[in-house]
Amino acid sequence: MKNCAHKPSHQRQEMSALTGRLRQQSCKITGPRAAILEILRQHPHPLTNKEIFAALPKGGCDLATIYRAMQLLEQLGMVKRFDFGDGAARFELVGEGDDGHHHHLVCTNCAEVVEIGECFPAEIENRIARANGFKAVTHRLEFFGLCPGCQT
Amino acid sequence: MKNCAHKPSHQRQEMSALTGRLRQQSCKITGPRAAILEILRQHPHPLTNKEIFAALPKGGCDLATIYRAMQLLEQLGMVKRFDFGDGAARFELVGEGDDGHHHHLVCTNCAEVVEIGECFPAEIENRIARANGFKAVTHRLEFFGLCPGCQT
DNA sequence: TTTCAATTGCAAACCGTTTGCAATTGAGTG
DNA sequence: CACTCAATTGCAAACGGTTTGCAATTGAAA
Repeated sequence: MKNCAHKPSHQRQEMSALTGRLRQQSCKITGPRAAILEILRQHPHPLTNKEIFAALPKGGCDLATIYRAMQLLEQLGMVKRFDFGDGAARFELVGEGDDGHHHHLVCTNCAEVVEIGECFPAEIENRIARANGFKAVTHRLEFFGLCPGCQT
Repeated sequence: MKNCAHKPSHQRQEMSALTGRLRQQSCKITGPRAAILEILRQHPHPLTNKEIFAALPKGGCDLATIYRAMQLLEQLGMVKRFDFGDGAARFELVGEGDDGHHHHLVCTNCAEVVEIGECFPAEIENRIARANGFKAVTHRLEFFGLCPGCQT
């Protein structure tokens, strides 16, 4: 099922591959963009814009630039947006060809994030789509709980 | 599975039952609160605070009052908060004893909302929790697609 | 090196949500 | 039924994440 294919983001992509994908879309490889990609490359878990901002080497770039970069990268499919329900968008680098669809298990106490391999069963999703006459149905699914370290 | 029990919110609760639950918690039945509950009672689908505000009879109440009321109702378990990823919280009345856990299928074009009976399989959730040592695991799940009327 | 569209920084604007505070009000009490 | 006081409200200001207008800067193609 295409929805469920997902090679873990841990397998870092080459920087050249990333800039190559940008160049293909006739987008400039600017200092800020390279720095942002580098940070995403180094982090296996979704990051907020502010976290990226904080991780930027000294003399980084404006926060607005990060917002604009993430919008661009999302449109190009190079980054996937996640929503943990705390009001801040999070982004994770997506492998070429991959659609980045996957889920997380988040500790409600310390915010630790675990990447989850399981996905919502496609047959059930299809049944739901069919039963309601909807097309192009996807889903957003995240798990929340207490991580081992946060259970009193 | 407790997670999956859900009597459709369509079965309207009596106003007296609602005010009773408030009174039990020594909360005042004020004009704004009664009006808000009445609106929730009449709507089978999750509403944003602004939508509630707009639906209020003339001379309604302040938007801030609605935000405060929804916080209160959520704490008392009388209302369930949903997040469709558009940055605005939505609320649905919850039956007494019910935890309100359920999901929706939302049209990405016209925002039509269908309540979904299916839930994420409990056994899979349990396996995920166990595999990662997490406790008290729940999930947030919503479906998105094109409703029959919005498919070109 | 020149050139020009793409990109950035900055500041202001936006939007949903929260909050401080003084004025109002619901619901027990006498 | 009037009284009292904590609970609640309205209002305006503050907030946090995100977007945007604009003039200055910068990649990359020629």
